[in-house]
Amino acid sequence: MNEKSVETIQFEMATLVRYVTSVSSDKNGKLDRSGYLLLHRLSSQGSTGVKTLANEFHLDISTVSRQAAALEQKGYASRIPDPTDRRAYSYQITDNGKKELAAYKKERMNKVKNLLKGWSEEECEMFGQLLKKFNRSFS
Amino acid sequence: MNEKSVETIQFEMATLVRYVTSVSSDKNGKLDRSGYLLLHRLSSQGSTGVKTLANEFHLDISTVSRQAAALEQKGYASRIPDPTDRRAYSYQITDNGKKELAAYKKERMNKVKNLLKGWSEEECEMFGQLLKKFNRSFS
DNA sequence: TATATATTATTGTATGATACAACTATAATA
DNA sequence: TATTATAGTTGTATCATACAATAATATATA
Repeated sequence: MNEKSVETIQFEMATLVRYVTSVSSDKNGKLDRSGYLLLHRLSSQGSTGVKTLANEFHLDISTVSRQAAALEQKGYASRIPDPTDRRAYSYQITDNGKKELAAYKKERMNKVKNLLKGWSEEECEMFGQLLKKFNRSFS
Repeated sequence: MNEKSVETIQFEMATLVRYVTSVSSDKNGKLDRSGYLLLHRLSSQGSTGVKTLANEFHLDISTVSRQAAALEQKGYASRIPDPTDRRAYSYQITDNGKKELAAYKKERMNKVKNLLKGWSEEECEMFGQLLKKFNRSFS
C-alpha cells in the first residue's frame, strides 16, 4: 500500500469534513444534514424504528431518537406505534417531508454542482463511485 | 453535467461526513480532528495568528481562537506575543505537539489503511487526488 | 494631537451532531 | 411469576462551528 496515497486520503478527508461541517445554518426549522440522511432513508427504504436506523447508520440509538424526534417536530415524519409491540414505533415520511427532502436535495446538488465546475464527466463519475466504495467499507 | 454523478457525490459526501463525525472520543486530553488540522498547518507552514488561520480554513475567528487555545492548554502549541503589534499573537507548534501530531497522524493512517483494504493502487491514488481537487474548489 | 475608526483576539451564547448512562415501559424467557 | 432482554427517551457531556459583544491596541482623519 502506497503510504503517500493513504496520507493524502487521510488528510484530505479531515479537511473535507471541516469544510462540510461548517454550519449551513439555514435555520427556519428546515432540514439539516442529519435529518436529510434520515429522511432519505425513510423515503427510499420505508418506515422503521430507531434501533434499525441506528444499526444501519452506525450511530447510537439515542442520536437517531433525537434526530427522528426533530423530524417529527418539523412535520417531516410521523411516529407510528407498532401494533404488535407496544414498546416500538416506526417513523414514516410525510408528504411535507417528501417535499422538503426534494427541496433540500436540490439545494445540495446545486452547491455540489458549483464546486464541480470544470470537472470532467469522468472525474465526477469516478469521484462518486470512489466515495461510495469508501463508505461501503465502513459497514 | 451528469445529474446522476452529482447526486451520488452529494449523497455519499453527506454519508461520509456522518461516518467521520462519529466522536472518536480518544479522550485523555489528546488531539482531536480540528486540533490535528490546526497543528498540521502550524507544523507545515509555520507560526501565525488566528486571523490568518481562520481565513485559510474558512472558519470563524472565534472557532480558531478556541481551537488554538485548546492546543496551547494541552501543551501542543505556544502562544507568542507579536513584538510589533501588541494585539496580536502567533501560535507555534511545540516539540510535544510535533510528537503528538505524528502519533495522531499515524493512528489516522492506520484506520484509513484498514478501510482501504482490497483497493488497488490506482484507486487509492485517484481517490486521494480527487478529494484534494474537491477541497481546493472550496477556496 | 485628539478623536474616530479599524483590527486582533477573546468570551458569551447558541446550534448541530454525536456518545454514554440512567431510566421507563413492554416483551420474552426461565 | 420473577428475571432478563429489548425499544425507545431523556440527562449529561464533548466536539465543532457561528454570530454578537467586548477589550485592547493600532491606524486614519479632522
